[in-house]
Amino acid sequence: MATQPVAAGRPATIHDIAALCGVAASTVSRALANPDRVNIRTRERIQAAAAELNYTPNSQAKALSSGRTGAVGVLVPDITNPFYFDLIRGTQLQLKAAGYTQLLVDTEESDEVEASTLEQLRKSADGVIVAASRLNDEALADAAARMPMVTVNRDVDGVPAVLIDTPSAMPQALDHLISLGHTSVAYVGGPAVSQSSARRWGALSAAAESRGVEVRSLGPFAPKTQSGAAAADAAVHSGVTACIVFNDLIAIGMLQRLRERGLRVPEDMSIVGCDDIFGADFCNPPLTTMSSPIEQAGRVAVSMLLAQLNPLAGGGNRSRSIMPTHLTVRGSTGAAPSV
Amino acid sequence: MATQPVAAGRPATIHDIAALCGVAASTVSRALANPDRVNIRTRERIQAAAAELNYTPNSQAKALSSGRTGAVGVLVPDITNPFYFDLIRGTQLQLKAAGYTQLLVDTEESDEVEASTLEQLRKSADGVIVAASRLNDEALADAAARMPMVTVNRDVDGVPAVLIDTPSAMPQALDHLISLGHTSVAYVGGPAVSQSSARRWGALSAAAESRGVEVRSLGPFAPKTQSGAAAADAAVHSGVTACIVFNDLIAIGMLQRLRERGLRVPEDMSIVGCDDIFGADFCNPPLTTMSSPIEQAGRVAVSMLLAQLNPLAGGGNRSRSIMPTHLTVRGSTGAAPSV
DNA sequence: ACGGCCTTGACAACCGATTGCCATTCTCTG
DNA sequence: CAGAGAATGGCAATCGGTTGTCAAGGCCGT
Repeated sequence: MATQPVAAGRPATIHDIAALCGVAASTVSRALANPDRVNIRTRERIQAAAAELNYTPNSQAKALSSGRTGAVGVLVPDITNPFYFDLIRGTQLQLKAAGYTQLLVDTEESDEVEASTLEQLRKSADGVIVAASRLNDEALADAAARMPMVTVNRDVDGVPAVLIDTPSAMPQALDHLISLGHTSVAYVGGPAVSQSSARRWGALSAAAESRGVEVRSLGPFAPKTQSGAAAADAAVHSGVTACIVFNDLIAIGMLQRLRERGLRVPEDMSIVGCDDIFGADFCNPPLTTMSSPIEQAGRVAVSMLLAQLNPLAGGGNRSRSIMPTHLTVRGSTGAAPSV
Repeated sequence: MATQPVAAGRPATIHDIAALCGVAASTVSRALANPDRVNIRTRERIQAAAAELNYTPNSQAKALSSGRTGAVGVLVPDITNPFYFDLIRGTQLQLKAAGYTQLLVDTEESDEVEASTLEQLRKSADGVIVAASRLNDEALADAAARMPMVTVNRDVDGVPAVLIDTPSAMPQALDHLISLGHTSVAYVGGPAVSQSSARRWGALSAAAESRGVEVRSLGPFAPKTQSGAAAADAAVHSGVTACIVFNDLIAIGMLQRLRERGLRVPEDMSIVGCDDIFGADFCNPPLTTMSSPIEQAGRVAVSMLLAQLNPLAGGGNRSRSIMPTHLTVRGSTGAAPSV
């Protein structure tokens, strides 16, 4: 067979290379994937031909025959929540570095969308990273049994997880408020199905008890700035002088609402957020909040998932990874009103 | 052949269904994809079996044999830039509604990453949506010739595009500043390779000329809040009393820097941003900026792409779509210093 | 110089669908 | 009732790779 002209239209396949080199397609496959199995001279000829034909493997075909897709699903409840930006960027960078493709899906805060997405991904992805799952424990454990999974901010038995350790910073935040003279504090809760919110509230109420401070729980509120208005009104009505808020989105919304109502922050009310999202540093006043390395959390989640996928490649696979959190004090907290 | 037990482990295939119904696999394929070609009784038996086995087609296999992948790539220069959040959400929603999967890629503001991603996507996606491309016209037109493409905020001959019409709001912004008494204005430019920035500057300088106002150009600056510091310093040094800034990210960074330097906004300097991103309404002071329906732009881009993919399904496929823009006045603009 | 082991590379089955082509059956018409 | 034509469904090739199996050949030691 003579040298095939480079078909201008369609990308080259291993068959083109095989024809060009006068070997079988399978030899080409091996030469490229498993170089030791092929004579060095043949291999070099093949590699040269591949380069010449500008060959790139067809990922669909590869996926079909090998069972591995080279894709990882990343599920977040709401793409427009800035908290997930950094997470997504972390997963994206790490996945790309490992040669994987990221399939990003917004589950719209819905457990049904999440479940159906997981079912679909089961065939089209090698694994998934699920952030802030809205699924119940059973459904989540079930899904994790069917395909490699790492959760973020969700702790279920048997499912590897990356946890942003905001709860452990709760006592710190409370002490900060106490030192400013606050004795009446509210926790502004997130979605009822959010395990993060429950964990944060648990840590806060425990800390409050050991310090003899009254902390009440408000909510639930949707994690959006718009919810901040209702949250602010509830906080004012409850008579507290400081709030620790489920996340910065709600906290920023509260800031706006309090300003509208003519209340000053922090003179009349102190606000502490969680997550230190984009915007927390330039809102008015800048938000005191709990910071943690979110992008790194994304990278760690990917590493844990890849460790599951390639059990060989070193690294004992931890089943949980905790990201440290600390309080970042800015302008939204101050001395309690002297009344 | 007896009824096969539902293999608990592995998802069902058309062969399982075929065996269960006693027909050939191809008949199953037809019954599901092209119902008219199959007798209604057979079809119903097959559909029932499919439902019972909880069958979902393997997208890899489907892609391989049909050539269509059911995926669309979405390329953005920087995932963490809030401007793209809404765009991404728009594309995601519309793609999902049409049964497509979104492949989101962050090209890291790099033309090389963009080019290689495009080449890779050529095999694994049916089309791409490229936002704020960093590629030169030739390379982009070339890529568009190889696969269906829609650009956002990038106008190249022969490539369908969605344009956010910020330039047309430039005169409005300038008039707003003029009415406040400003006579010396700077345009704070974005990346040199950004066509958006060039178009905005062009519109602004034209408007300035027709109004007899002096407008100078500063920059280029990277589209990040951190660049705002340098931009602010340059603006102060140039002696202008108002800035129209390439985007809100830089504008917000400028706000922070000006505050650090003890300059008041808008008393000492007025700032106008572009895009009305998340945060523009709650920064300090709230940012006067050019707003437009970004999420809708994403949806429109998807519609235009799908029109290319399925030429049949009605709708003359426009090659350009312009999204309206208007000035949103907030607190960052005010009367020129009386000096 | 011969037997056995290891290396090398070809063949072919397979992954799960799609689709062109053909054979059979059914229906309608003349 | 025969024949034309449509409806129906099966066979097998195909997409682009991966991978198990095996034959041929080279090298070694004895």
